[in-house]
Amino acid sequence: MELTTPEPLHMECGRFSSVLSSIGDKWTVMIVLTLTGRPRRFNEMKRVVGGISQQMLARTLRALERDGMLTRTVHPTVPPQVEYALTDLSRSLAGPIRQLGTWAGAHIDRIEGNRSAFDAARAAA
Amino acid sequence: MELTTPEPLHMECGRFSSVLSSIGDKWTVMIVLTLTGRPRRFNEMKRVVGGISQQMLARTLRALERDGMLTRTVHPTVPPQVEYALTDLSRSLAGPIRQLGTWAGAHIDRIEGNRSAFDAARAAA
DNA sequence: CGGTATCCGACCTGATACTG
DNA sequence: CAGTATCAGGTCGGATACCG
Repeated sequence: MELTTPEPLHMECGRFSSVLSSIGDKWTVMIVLTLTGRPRRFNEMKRVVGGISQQMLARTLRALERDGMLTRTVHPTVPPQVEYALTDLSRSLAGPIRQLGTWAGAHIDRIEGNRSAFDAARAAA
Repeated sequence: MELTTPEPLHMECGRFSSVLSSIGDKWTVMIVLTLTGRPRRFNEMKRVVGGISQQMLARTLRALERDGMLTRTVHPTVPPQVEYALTDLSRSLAGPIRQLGTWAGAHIDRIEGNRSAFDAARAAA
């Protein structure tokens, strides 16, 4: 047991993995970003996000709602209207997400270059 | 096209998705955390991480190496020794990751509570 | 020791069709 | 409009066996 790299880090990691995998999945961050500024309705989001299937949008929204990351408000009109909006919880995530986005923006070119170089080296071998 | 939520955000998101999904996958963050402080050898990491299969460790290490997030150094000894170490790139990611970890630590209890409440409500219905 | 190859089940994702 | 149901393909992740 190394005191310099204590085990608790890994235990935390285990607890946090569900949060990290949410952030890492294909649509979550994009959907949350789409809701910054103002609430959106289902098909409105489908159009704005672009490329997402109806099912994946429904699933992702349900998962976020379950986590308390957004609210689902049904307006009993005809045709039915359902609005999705961010919560305090998801808004508090904006800061860390932005940090990550900034990092990605600063390093994505390098990363893609690294990938190309790695693949080229492998192809040569 | 809304000027309040400009499209470029989504285009960035598309470019960054490969980075986000790396962070979100099951083992990447844990492996990177394991390497903070000092380099590690293959089976050493397998023991420390715990629960990871040999194949997934190899795959994840290869993906990280491809991105330039770690170096792979082979010492031509018998038996062979291979050391993995962080790079400047992966070390620069430590800050944003820590932010995210802090956020997760602060809110994980609430999130898990939300999930339980949501599931209970669904089960009742 | 440090991998790669193969197989397999589970899950993720999308397309399509259908419902209130 | 806002979903759910069903099916099909692909990917993820682990177990096992084998190689240098």
